[in-house]
Amino acid sequence: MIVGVLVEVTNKNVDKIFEYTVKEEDRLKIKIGIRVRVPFATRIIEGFVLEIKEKSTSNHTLKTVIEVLDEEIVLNKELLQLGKKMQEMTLSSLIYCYQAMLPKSLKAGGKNKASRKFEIVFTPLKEADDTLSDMQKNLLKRFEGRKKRRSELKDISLARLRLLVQKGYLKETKEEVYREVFERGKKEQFPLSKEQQAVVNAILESSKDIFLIHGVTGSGKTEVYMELIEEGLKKGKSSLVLVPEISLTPQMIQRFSARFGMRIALLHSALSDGEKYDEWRRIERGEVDIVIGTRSAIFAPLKKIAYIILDEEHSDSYKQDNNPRYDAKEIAKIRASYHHAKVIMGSATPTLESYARAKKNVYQLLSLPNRVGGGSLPLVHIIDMNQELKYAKGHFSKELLAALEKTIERKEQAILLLNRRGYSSFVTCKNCGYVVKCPHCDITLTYHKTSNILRCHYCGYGTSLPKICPSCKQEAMKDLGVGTEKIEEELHQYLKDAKVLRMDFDTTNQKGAHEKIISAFAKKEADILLGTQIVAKGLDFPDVTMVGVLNADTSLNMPDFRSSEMTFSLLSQVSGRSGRNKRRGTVYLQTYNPSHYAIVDAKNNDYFSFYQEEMKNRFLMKYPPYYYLVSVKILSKDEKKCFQEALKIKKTLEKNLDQTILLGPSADSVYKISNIYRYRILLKYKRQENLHQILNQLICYYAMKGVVKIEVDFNPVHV
DNA sequence: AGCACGCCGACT
DNA sequence: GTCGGCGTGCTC
Repeated sequence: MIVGVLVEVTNKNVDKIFEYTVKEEDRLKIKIGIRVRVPFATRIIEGFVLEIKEKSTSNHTLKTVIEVLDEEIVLNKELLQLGKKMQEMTLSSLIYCYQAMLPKSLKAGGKNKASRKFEIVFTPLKEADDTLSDMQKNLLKRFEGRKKRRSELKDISLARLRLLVQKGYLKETKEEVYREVFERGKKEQFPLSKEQQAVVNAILESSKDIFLIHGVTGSGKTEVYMELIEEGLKKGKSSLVLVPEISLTPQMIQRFSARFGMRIALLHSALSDGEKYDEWRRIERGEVDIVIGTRSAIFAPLKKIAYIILDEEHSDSYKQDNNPRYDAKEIAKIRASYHHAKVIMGSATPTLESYARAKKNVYQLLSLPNRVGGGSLPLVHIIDMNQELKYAKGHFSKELLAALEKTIERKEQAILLLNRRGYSSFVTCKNCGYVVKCPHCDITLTYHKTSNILRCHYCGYGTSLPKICPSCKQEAMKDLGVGTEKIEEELHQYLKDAKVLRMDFDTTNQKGAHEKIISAFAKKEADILLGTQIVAKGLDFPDVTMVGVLNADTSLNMPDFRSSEMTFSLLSQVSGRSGRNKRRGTVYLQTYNPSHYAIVDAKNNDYFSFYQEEMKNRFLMKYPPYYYLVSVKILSKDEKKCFQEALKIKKTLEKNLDQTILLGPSADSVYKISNIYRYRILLKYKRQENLHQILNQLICYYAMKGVVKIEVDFNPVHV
């Protein structure tokens, strides 16, 4: 018996199958998709068995498998197939693709092996009879003929239980148990609204297999998902639900567990390795019907899937930004076609790519334009900071301060967002809000402090920092950037009695800190919740009637073709936090660009208007969804070599790709990371037959030569 | 990716 | 005289 093994070594040149012989006593244990330990050059490593055959196809003298590591299959047929497709899509190595699908303890070479948890279990063997005391009879009654864990019989001493074991009434065994990863919510189920029911019906009746639900915040998308899942369950099928960041959606998990009980598994980064392993095993053994998780949960080994749901479809967390750079949305489509399942994507602010596909009827577009219970959307005020500048106190316009004061007087709560995306790297005029842009790319120039130069990260265009604003001729050019600490200080200064809770990266670092802040705010221990992006996401506080955004512009000025989209999405989301109850909420947006369409359309809650305007720009600038993008990064310790090699790569690409626009090489948005210089070439194309082949050649060439490292990212989310 | 083999500088 | 620098080459 010969086995073909894919080893855990992550180099493109070793990313192939190596053959080994198998010891007589191991042969029965060998299955495709399990892990084995093998000798490899001078060391011992692990790998996945991908082939079993009788004769070797190589002319090497084969070594022998040292040990079989699994009894149960780790990579099933579907995952094995999926990994290969992933490899083709991402040009990552196959071993990377397989490793990305598995929880740490099931990866090849994963440090902490099978972290199983065992517990003593008692199984009743026969009925109680009169030889037993009343006490013992009652104890046996509690079993109701079923086995019980030790932890379920905490009030009984072990000695007492073991006495019954001795007498032959109970059997004592050790069994693998699962760790509990969440608590059940209270049972509640709301009847669907007419709108929600219409969406459900449309999906059930449609012959399409990908759907986009465009639903405003609070329109009850979750209820729609649950209804569909229920429908799937009736046919004996399971469902997969992806969410951007699970720690932000405890309410959602509670609602799911309340409705569907314990046959739910949770997969997200906050779980321990042991917990992840347990959840994965439960799924694999068919003990759950519903999986809720973040990006990598897309690989959950469910057997018969009816629905794959991607909530908050616009979230950039669905794209992995390190090797393998896969997109969970694309994986969802592949898995869906394998299972004949339907993909449901939902968002209040869909990505332009998805919405455009829905418009073209590639996806079926469905909408939930109203809030459930008829709650009205908040009233949004745009505050023009150009006008306010003279009256503003610190970063607060007087209008925003007045609104905060009134909110606190009414004993209601407010959320304040400090938009920190694009922090400090761009230069703006303090007087008129003018921002220096690249003449070729419609992208904000990035300020490089060290060289005192403004540079475009797309095409490499550079210019010196103007002293005088080209727009208003004032000497007021400044780089922007404020922290939440500073804002908190200002709040204490201007609103002396206000109780403020701060939530940002610094205060939520520790495990559970995030939940603590949220629950404190929910208990009304503070009047104002101040934070970064994090406060915009999926939180429901009934007493929040006001939301303020201190700087709506920072994300707008990011050097990223998605900056308008991100701004619109963020402002729409944070606005949705206000007035979730009966009282109508108000929102204040402070901006230096009061007439920018991303801001105006967010104020009017007009997604379609935003979509149309943004599509015009994407068309003009040749960005998605009109063009596909590939980012090729060139990394090297040697600054000169990095650039030279980047030029060489560009020439090679130019020669081979006839239908692709090539931009760069230009310095990457972070030019140097831990002493490694980075250049980037951006590819734009509509169709290019040999693209994958050419790029793969490039990757293999540099994996061998090693003068520079290259990273290829298909459809990068941020450029 | 590791790890060994291999050929040139400053030290107990 | 050696210890060790990291270039390059291989891994069934």
